[in-house]
Amino acid sequence: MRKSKAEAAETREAIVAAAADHLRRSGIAGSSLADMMAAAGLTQGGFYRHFRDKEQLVAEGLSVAGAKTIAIIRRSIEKGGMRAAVDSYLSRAHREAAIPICPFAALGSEIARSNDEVKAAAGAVLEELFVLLSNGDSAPGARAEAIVALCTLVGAMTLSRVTANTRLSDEILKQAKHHLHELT
Amino acid sequence: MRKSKAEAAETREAIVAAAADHLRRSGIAGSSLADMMAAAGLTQGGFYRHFRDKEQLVAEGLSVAGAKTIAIIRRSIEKGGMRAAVDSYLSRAHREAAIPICPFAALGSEIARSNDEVKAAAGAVLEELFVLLSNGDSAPGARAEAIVALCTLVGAMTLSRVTANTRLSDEILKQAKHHLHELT
DNA sequence: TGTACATCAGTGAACGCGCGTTCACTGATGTAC
DNA sequence: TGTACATCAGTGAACGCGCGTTCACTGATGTAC
Repeated sequence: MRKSKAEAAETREAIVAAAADHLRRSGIAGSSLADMMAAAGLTQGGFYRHFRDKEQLVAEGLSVAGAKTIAIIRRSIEKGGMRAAVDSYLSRAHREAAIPICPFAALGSEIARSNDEVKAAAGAVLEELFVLLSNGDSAPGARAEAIVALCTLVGAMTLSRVTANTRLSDEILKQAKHHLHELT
Repeated sequence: MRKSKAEAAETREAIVAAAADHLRRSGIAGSSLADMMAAAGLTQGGFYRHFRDKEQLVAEGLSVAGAKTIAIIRRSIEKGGMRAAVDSYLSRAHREAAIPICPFAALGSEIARSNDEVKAAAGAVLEELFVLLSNGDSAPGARAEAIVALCTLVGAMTLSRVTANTRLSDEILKQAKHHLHELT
């Protein structure tokens, strides 16, 4: 049953990709190794050929999820500028998505309670997001605006998901969108 | 061993109070019934004399935690206005607190994945917070500002906790504080 | 290049553990007369 | 008001279950000669 090195590397990537999705859908505590391995088409026994423990997979899954998110937001900015990116992030589609685009809206409070390995992965994603949102402008003002904008985006999506299916939920999205449009 | 009705009511309140703290410290998945009952000085077996299931306790614990938060913020506003409330919410003390003041920063993404009972309790707290932050002013503009401000507060505290112990974490608090001070 | 052997990716079952929930039991409280 | 009995708050042990992790095993891959 041994697989070639190339195949093993592909398997590893498939597990991380499955984790990136599963984590955003079900959270860290809600994502069992057996579930994530099954989502990658494997059985749980092989997990430890690739990872030290669950937290290593969570950290790597977060990095991959973050990279996906960054790519999506970048494309959105290229097409329609910051306004389009804000509209897409704060859309009802994002709020209702089984797999939210943004790992911070999906997992934020769980990451905060995780170990340093997981937090470091999340921190690296955040830093990239700030650079992306300041549009490559390294002036302190641009960076400050990017940081505040992401706080508002993540907070709005989190609170909108907390109140899903209520009038308040739509109101939160609407006001946050309006506010962020005015800033830029 | 039977207790009087009054004693039983006190016991129930003690369990909910213990849950309000435990949930903010360890999250929903990380708070076992046995732990929360022990924190209230009881054994787990008696739990079902007071609650239908874990989710009912989570919902009630959230309501109580939210009421505490609201009281703290209200006092802060009375003493030093919105500026003092923002400074206190976005302080390092709040970020490092074992029991964060704010249940949304501590539990936001877990609440979003919970059932309607839990979400409804969280929604009621949110609505009260919006009223408090708009300072009783029912003009649409005041409410809109309150909503956006809370999104920024919750997002900033969540992201600051995600990156705890890094320069970025302090930077997030600082920029969000600066931004919110300018708005008012 | 061919052969013999070591390696190891992946399987499937098992491990101990903690979870939410249930239950028999105790004995003080509440109630009916 | 006093007595007899039903109720039920709380205990402590048990339940089945799913979790992260370990392990013996299989057989194709990789390697040494």
